[in-house]
Amino acid sequence: MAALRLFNEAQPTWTVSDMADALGSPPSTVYRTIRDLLAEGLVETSTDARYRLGPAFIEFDRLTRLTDPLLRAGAHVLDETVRQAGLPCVGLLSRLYADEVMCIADRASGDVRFSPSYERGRPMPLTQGATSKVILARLPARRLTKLLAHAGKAQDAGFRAELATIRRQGFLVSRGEIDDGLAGLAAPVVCEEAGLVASLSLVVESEKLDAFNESRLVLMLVSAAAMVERALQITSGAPLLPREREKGARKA
Amino acid sequence: MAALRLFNEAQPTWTVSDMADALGSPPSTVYRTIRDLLAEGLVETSTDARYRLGPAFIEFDRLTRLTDPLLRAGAHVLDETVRQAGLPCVGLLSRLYADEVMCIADRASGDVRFSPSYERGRPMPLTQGATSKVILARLPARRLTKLLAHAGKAQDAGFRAELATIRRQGFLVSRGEIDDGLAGLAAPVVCEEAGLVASLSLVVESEKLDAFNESRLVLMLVSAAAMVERALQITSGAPLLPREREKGARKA
DNA sequence: CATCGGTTTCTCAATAAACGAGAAATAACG
DNA sequence: CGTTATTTCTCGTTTATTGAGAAACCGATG
Repeated sequence: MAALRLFNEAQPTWTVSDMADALGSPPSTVYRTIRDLLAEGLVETSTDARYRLGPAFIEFDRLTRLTDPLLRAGAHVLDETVRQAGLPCVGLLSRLYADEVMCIADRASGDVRFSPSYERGRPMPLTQGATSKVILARLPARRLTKLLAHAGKAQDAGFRAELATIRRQGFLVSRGEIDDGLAGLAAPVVCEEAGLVASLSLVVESEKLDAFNESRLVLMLVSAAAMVERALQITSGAPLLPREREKGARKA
Repeated sequence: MAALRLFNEAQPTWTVSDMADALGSPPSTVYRTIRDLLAEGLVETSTDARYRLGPAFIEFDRLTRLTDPLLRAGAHVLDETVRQAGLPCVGLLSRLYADEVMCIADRASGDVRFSPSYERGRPMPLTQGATSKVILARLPARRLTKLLAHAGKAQDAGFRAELATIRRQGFLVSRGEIDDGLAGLAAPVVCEEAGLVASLSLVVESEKLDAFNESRLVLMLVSAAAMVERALQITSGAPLLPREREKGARKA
């Protein structure tokens, strides 16, 4: 697995000796590892004695696409949101991934001329951008503290106050926080039953986002996020309804 | 890895005890395995003490998308082909994967009402469908013999004759071989320098495929496939130009 | 066609890490 | 708060991974 993590955007192909250097293992060991990974389809041979990531990931990705509850619940809503936005935009479904945020679905309207940094499968920083912040704002306190410690923002009281505001507001609009000239609008998608904190967001050109469009799109997003939450409860619903009832009873 | 292969379309979530039964390992070992896979993001917890495939695959899939030479060379051509087809269709880029064929990119025109069995990341049988057969037809003899042995068609002289015909023809049209009511049109994409045998194909409704459309689409596909081949040679080109020149010299 | 440099596989003994059974801890549930 | 189910931990044993080097296998070259 350490070997697989070597492959990245900047260096997508590796020779065995380079991997050996990077991993601090002798070539014979690396050759054995590569042989096993080849057999699994996790890497494949490139040209010039180099190797690259293999097609097994495409296969597993398809299974993820077919079975991930957030994707199943949200893909259709995402499509509709982008369609009804009425201006060039990219819609995103994102979630926590280790101590980062990762987009798991992106849908562009037909007329987009830009491509936002957030894209399917790309880990993004936790503490920047509307997409990430609305997720942070809805995280359970314990989890949040741990993550902020990792991000070096544990002591940043101002940031925690900002998150509290976002949480109360129920959405967030940010401009130029990730990409110059682009704005992000995001609403949280939370399903406690599934232990899931995610977000539904739109990326548009800042200059096209006047006050009217902003409030219109925020309304759209918030209700779309609510639809995804409802779909999630139905999907993972049957065994969880009793718990819901219990909760209501506790409140009463 | 054996644990990861348990997760499939039919059973996307597993409990530890079910995995232990399936793998023939004691629960304590499986728990350890799951713990490591969790840390890597290869699996994640679902509800009810179940686990499912994790988001790491989405991350690796993105890297594959960005770096796979066939995708880089062919994605744009695939888009154009679907756009210019002029009737509802799904375009596919496919390649060998172990002893099967896997689609690595699918693009649907805006007006499709069907969804073909071939889709991104889904392994398909080697010996059925235009998409697969044009690949087989262009495989090096040694490789082909080995694969046919696996598929139980080693002795099938008729099948080998069919492949020879396809190879000579340079394309293939099949109707209803995979999905009822759908037809496949495929052209091979071969790049010896990259050790790559793939195919570019279109899936359309059989009834919409009259003689005129058929010959028109075949022409489109064959020239599009040639464009992908050229793009592949340029991509993996710099270190290979001398070899090309040598080849020409040998012919002369 | 033999040779050469580079790449990959193989051999084998030493080592370390995975294994399995069961206990302990933790979390879920009524 | 007790009970069950789930997960982690402990610890000897055993097995499989490790690394160094030799051997085999390419493809390129003269």
